[in-house]
Amino acid sequence: MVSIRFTDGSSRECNEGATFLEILKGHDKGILKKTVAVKVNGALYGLKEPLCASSAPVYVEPVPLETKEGLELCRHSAAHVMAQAVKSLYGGVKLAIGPAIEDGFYYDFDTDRPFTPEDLEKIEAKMKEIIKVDYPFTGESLSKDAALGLFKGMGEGYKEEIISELKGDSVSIYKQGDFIDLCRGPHLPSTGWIKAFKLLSSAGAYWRGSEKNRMLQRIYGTAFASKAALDEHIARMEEAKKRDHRKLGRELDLFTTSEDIGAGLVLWHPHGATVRRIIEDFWKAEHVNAMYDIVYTPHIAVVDLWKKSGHWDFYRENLFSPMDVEGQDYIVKPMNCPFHIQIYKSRLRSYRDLPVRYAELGTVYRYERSGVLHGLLRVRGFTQDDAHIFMTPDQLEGEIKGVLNFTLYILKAFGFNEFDIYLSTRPEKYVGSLDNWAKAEAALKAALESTGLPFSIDPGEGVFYGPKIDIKIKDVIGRSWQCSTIQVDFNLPERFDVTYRDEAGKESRPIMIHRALMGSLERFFGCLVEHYAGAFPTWLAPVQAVILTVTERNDAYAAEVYKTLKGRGIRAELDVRNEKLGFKIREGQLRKIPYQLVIGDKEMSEGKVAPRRRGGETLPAQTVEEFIEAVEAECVAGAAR
RNA sequence: GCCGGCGUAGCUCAGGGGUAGAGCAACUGAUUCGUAAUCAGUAGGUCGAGGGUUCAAUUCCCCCCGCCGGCUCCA
Repeated sequence: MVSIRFTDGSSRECNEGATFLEILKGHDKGILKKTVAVKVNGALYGLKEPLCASSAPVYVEPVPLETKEGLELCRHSAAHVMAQAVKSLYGGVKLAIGPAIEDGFYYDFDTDRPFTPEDLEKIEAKMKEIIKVDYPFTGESLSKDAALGLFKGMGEGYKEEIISELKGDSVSIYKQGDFIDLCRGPHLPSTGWIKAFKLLSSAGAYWRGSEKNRMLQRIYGTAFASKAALDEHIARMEEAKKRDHRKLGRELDLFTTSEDIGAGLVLWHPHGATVRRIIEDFWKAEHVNAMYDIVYTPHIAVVDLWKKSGHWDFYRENLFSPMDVEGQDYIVKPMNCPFHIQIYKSRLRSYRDLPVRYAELGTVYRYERSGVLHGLLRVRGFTQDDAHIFMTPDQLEGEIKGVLNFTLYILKAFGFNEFDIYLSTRPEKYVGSLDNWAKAEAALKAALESTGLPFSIDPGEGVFYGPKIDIKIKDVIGRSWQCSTIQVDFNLPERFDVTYRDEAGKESRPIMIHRALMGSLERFFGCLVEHYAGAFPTWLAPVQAVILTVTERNDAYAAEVYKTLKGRGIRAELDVRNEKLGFKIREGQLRKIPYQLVIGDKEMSEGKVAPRRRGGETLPAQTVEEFIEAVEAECVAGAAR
């Protein structure tokens, strides 16, 4: 007998060998119905697995379907069902891997013929049949040799490869119907437990993600606890689609790319450029405030500079080819750092000068392979909000703290209040002394701790030249965007022999940090567009107010109002087109302009305007002055958040 | 770069071996109107670029360019 304690406080005695399904009997039916697995002393087990002998009490926690672990298990089972369907429909298909992933699952198949959308429908239909038959998932343990023999006999070469790389002597396999797969498990009790799933897309994917390997065909799908939850997820995907910055970029006339210009190169249209200008002005003012010196540097430089920096060796495949200038090779810059270093080195520096903070909105060009380009998020020419800080070693922690707080302040100003923060530590290949690494990591950690924000540590994920902090921002609908990065660099100061004179008059090596808060203006802007779904807050909106006339009689007065607004720095437009008011309202609404100022005979006679907010709310008629003051107040509040 | 899909009017898209259509936008006219689409008319296309097959290609084939979804969240 094994003594079992449940998380609800109850306990009972069970025979060893009893399945968890049996053990849970007697539990509340409501709970039981939702339970898809159990956690036994913290480890996940399927409901049909037997209880092992134990002298100590065993803690059993039911895992409901709608939890993260429950869904993961369900999705993994769905991946198996999909594989079963594919194998029964298409001969000669070999299985690779089929894990549950965030928001769904996939399975990679080796097949000569890629899957079409029609195939997906067929597979989905087959899966429904399999689910209806309700095949039980049964797991068993095999010796490695036996498993190798089994999968070899089935012609499943990828499974053989996986088995031979697994540690331990035995592996587990799972079956449902005539389908057998190598699998760690656990699974749902049977296929019928899959309540709501959908296949989403197919795509090529290299075996183990390496281009050197054969390309497989991957099918993505997802599964949820209920049809309602699945529908909700699909609605979320549609919402994300609506917010797509590439779609909104065109609709709101913010930016375009053109094949006549070249892939990955962005044209900022007047409205997008206005938003960018406001971001840049804000950025500059805040940097001056935060004691940075703003600098400008060229777009091209002699290639030797990049040989010296190491970029030419480490980064070659991302650099554009050199151009010949009077017999000397130049390249467009992929980074700003060597230029800032040159400015630093233009004269002798004293410890009294430090820290030196150079900031630049520096436009850089990097060659990205055509397949990875993506809207504004992955481009070939972009502007970094870059800065390099040179400091003495004992200034490091204070500077990092300063940068970190500054970063959060700037990000919050743009409406981002949730962050995922990561500290990446020393990788296997690194430059610099262990001592310096330890100090720098400690300084980054201390700075992070001082913010009181949670962060996680990515061991070994630092860049070869130093540890770093990455900040991902979360947008309104919960998606993460990598923007900010703060990196310590032990490499470049050495390579460029950057020095300062310390208190003793001796030549010393400063520490350098690179940092970008928004990352690149292109990416950050794309992120902003999606965050706000194109409806920028008033302080950022390219057009803040559009003046709408009711009839021609109002034109002259409207023009006066327009002039007043422009004179006061409000970004206004005048719409005196011969259209009905409803038409103009609709258009202004679709353009997501924060305010529409209606002017008819009534407003004209009273010397007022009738504002209407973007959401549809009509404000009481007011004087132009009142409106201007309200907008000004709103903008100050917006930028200073 | 690789796999798959796509590229037709400014935009969204239909069509298909016999030199092309819709809606919206644009333009012209009428209308002077109060909070999400007034009516009528006109114009607009080397069907992404180049090559091939054919009596004939936008349609079929090849190649190039661009765009979209992917390319380890490891049994």
